[in-house]
Formats: sequence, C-alpha cells, structure tokens
Amino acid sequence: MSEDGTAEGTAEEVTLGRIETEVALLMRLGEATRRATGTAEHRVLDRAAYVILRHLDSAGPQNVSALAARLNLDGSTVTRQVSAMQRDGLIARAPDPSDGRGTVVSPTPAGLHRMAAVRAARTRLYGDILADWAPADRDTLAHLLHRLNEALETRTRR
Amino acid sequence: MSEDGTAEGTAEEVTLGRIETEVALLMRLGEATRRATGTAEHRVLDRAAYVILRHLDSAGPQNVSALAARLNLDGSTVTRQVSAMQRDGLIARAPDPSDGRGTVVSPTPAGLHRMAAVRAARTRLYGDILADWAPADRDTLAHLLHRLNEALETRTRR
DNA sequence: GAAACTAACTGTACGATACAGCTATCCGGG
DNA sequence: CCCGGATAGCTGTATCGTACAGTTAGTTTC
Repeated sequence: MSEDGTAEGTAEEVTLGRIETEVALLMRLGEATRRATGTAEHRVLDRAAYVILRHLDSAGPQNVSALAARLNLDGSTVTRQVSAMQRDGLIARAPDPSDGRGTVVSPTPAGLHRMAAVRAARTRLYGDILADWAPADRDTLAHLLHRLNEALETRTRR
Repeated sequence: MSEDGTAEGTAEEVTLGRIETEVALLMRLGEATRRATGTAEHRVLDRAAYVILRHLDSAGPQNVSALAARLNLDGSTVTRQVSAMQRDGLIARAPDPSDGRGTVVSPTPAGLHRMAAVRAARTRLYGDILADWAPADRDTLAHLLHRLNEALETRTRR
C-alpha cells in the first residue's frame, strides 16, 4: 500500500492525505512569506517574538515559564527571546512580587505598537491574497482553521 | 486603529485577522507536532527532506535548481539537503545528460518508502485529530487550504 | 532547617536557512 | 569558432531558532 508514495485507499484517507499535504505546504509557504516580508523594516519581530507579543497582549503579563508552556517552547528559548525583545524595547521584565524566582514579562507600548503594525501588514497581505474570495469562504476558512488548531492543541497536550 | 492590538474595524478585517491568527498558530503547532513526532524513528526526514521527496515523487527526478525554485529555497540549501539525503540513501544524484552543469536528483526506493511511512504516520495523526469531524468538513478544509496555498503561491511568485 | 523542587539563566550544540564567492559548463553574437 | 555573459552546483561563512544539560537562587515540604 502506497509503497510508491502515490494513491491511498478509502475516500477518507484521500482527504486526510490532502489535508496533510496542504498543511505541509502552508507551513513552507508561510515561512517563505514571513522571510520575504518581515526582514526589511520590522526586523526582530521574527517568529516567536510576534507570537509572544500576541500572547502577552491577549493573556496579560506573565512569567517566562508560563509563556514557554503556552507556546510549546523550551524555557531557555523563551529566556533568550525575551532578552532580545527587551534589548529592543518590546517587552519589560520585572521581578515577580509573589515569587522571588520569577520574572514577569510585559509588553511595552512600543512592543504592542510593533505587533499591531506587523499584524496589520499581515492582515493586509491576506486581504490581498484572498481578494477574490467570497466572504463566506473566508469565514469558513477561519472557522475550520480554528477548529483544526483546537484539535491539534488538545492532541499536543497529552 | 488597534494601537492597542485588539479590535479591528470592518467585519472583513475581523475575518482576515482571525485567519492571520490561525495560520500563525497552525505554524507553531505544526512545528511542535513535527518535533514531537518525527525525531524518534524517522529522523532525517525533518522539514525540507520530506517535502523534497514528496516533490520528487509527484513531479519526477529533476535538477537541484528546479527543486530550489519550486520549494522557495536557496540553491545552497537544497544542495546541502540533498547531500544529506544522499548520504542517508534517500535520493541519488546523476549528471544531467542534457546539461553538463546540472545534477539530476531522483528518489531511491528507500527514500520513497521512508516518505510513504512518514506520510502514513501523519495521515494517521490527522485521522486521529479529526476523528470527530464530519467528512464534509474535512473535505471543505482540504479544499480551502488548497485554494489558500494556491493564492499564497501565485502571490509569492511576484 | 535540610531536602526536594522549581524559575530563570548560561553554555553549548544542532539544524535550516541565506548570501557571497568559486568553478565548470552553456549559449549567443561577432 | 571563440569569447563574454549567464547559469548550475558547490563551499565558506553567518544567522536564527531551538533544545538539552548544567548552574544559581529562591520556594515548598516535612
């Protein structure tokens, strides 16, 4: 069965294979797009930095390890990431008043501003890309992606 | 306008913002999933290697630069990637008969086998994750992702 | 209050990628 | 037919994101 890498069996499997293919492709394209867009003006807001700001914005200031757990990243990665972000004035670190070991990370206005700018740019990009899509299709895509992520997330945390 | 990073204006923008959010999230989760799954047995089939095999399988043997163009990667990256894959017996290199500068890369049976195994594992994973989805929703997701990728791709190549 | 635990940081390593520079080959105009 | 510009692939080098292991300082438990 598919030793040659081509056809699958049931219709279900075909659909799953297509989803697998498209997700893999999307990740490649997304990478390429991020590389192509961000590097110029916005620098630094590469990868995790953006997601960290997004998360701080939506979930409020929090400790490094909370961030790491939430983002499925190693603590050391987050430490370095926030160090770089602090250097660039995007976040501020303060000792956690309720735990002497902890460090509370909060976004600075500049960080939020930068995040909003990147977000707006990306939203514009998607608006451009999906220009000829029916609004209903966009809605459906957003909805299904959300469900997919939820499913993936609960799966990951096990 | 969203200097604070929260609400957007029109309904269109809200949807686009959600798509942007979900795509970003998906990329993070996808990375985490790949890291969690692949590293054990299949090694080596990290990242690009899998996509390279997929592409060789579906589009046939081809030159390094054709691969690079198709995958939005630098030629040097692909060179190193296929070197590693050759070392691991996943692909074979042969001089291009029609162009003395070129090197034709083709998958080996072992490479195709490996690819099929990873693909089957991922398909199984998606089947697991999407276990309680209606077949119609899966179809729609596959379809919309495909359209999204097409749109992204034509956009990228400009 | 000592032992076990935990938060953050630091050292080190690896993988994926890009860019610049090199060599070998190709092709089109004089 | 040969010479100069283009192209294919490779190598050197740099960067970024990440992980794992170890360190230090503070916390919790008995």
